[in-house]
Amino acid sequence: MKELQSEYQCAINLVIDLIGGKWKVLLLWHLNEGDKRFNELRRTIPEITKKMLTQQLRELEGHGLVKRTVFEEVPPRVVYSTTDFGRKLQPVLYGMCQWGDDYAEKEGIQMNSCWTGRDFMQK
Amino acid sequence: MKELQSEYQCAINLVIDLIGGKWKVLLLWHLNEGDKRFNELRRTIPEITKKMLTQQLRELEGHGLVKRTVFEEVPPRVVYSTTDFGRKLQPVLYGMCQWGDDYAEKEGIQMNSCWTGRDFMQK
DNA sequence: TCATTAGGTTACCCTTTAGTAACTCAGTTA
DNA sequence: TAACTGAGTTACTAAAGGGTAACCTAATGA
Repeated sequence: MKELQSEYQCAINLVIDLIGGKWKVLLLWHLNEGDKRFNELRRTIPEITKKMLTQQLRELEGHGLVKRTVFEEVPPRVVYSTTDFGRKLQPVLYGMCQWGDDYAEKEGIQMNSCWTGRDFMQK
Repeated sequence: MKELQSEYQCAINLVIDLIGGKWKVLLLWHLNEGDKRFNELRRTIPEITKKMLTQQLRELEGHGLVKRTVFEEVPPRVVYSTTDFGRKLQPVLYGMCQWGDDYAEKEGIQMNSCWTGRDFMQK
């Protein structure tokens, strides 16, 4: 699992270590909509592989942003949810989204977003 | 130079492509304090190598977040500054910093920050 | 007896990112 | 004539990140 540094020059680099990479913000996004099972997430994000899904969820869990609940059944049932601290990141994600959307619009980049800053503004 | 994707699932992934990596937010941070020359940045961030500094500045420039001004002199003089659009990112960086600082405090991670969210709150 | 289920793990490989060290350019100073 | 200046470039190497395909578990249903 990805280890955080023991010291950072800038808090933003810590944030990037926590939520950077190809899948984490997407996972946090979908988990903020509500708790989800492993294969539910796979269906929601069909491009992610099992390996990456477990790996990224385990890191989010290890860093305290996501909670993993195992029900001892066969076949197994595992439910993922965001922690309180993970949920505190939402406004930050909104801010990033809005700026990113402005950039995308300015540069003509297509946004097939599950969610955009613009959506948020309208709510 | 790092090419952006032509399409993103989530604006946040675009933002991470724009400011992710080891050096960019640090560079944006220092350039927001005021325009700086190449070797001035090297002195401000002694750990960065020339190669990474040019590379990262060139990407920030290519993505329209930083402006590069060359004065045709010998020895050369090159001044870097943030663009208007780059400056619009500041509040987002603040938000990220504050959340990152909370995380660092909670987890006992040391912050040798040029700047922290806490500083901002006191201003 | 065999396949199916959910939620993984493992070995292997390729690509991207970051770092090192040497080299360049043209004019100024010693 | 040689060294120094600022702002780089280049070739090479090491490390991190991401992807593929095969395998595992224990109970259930056909």
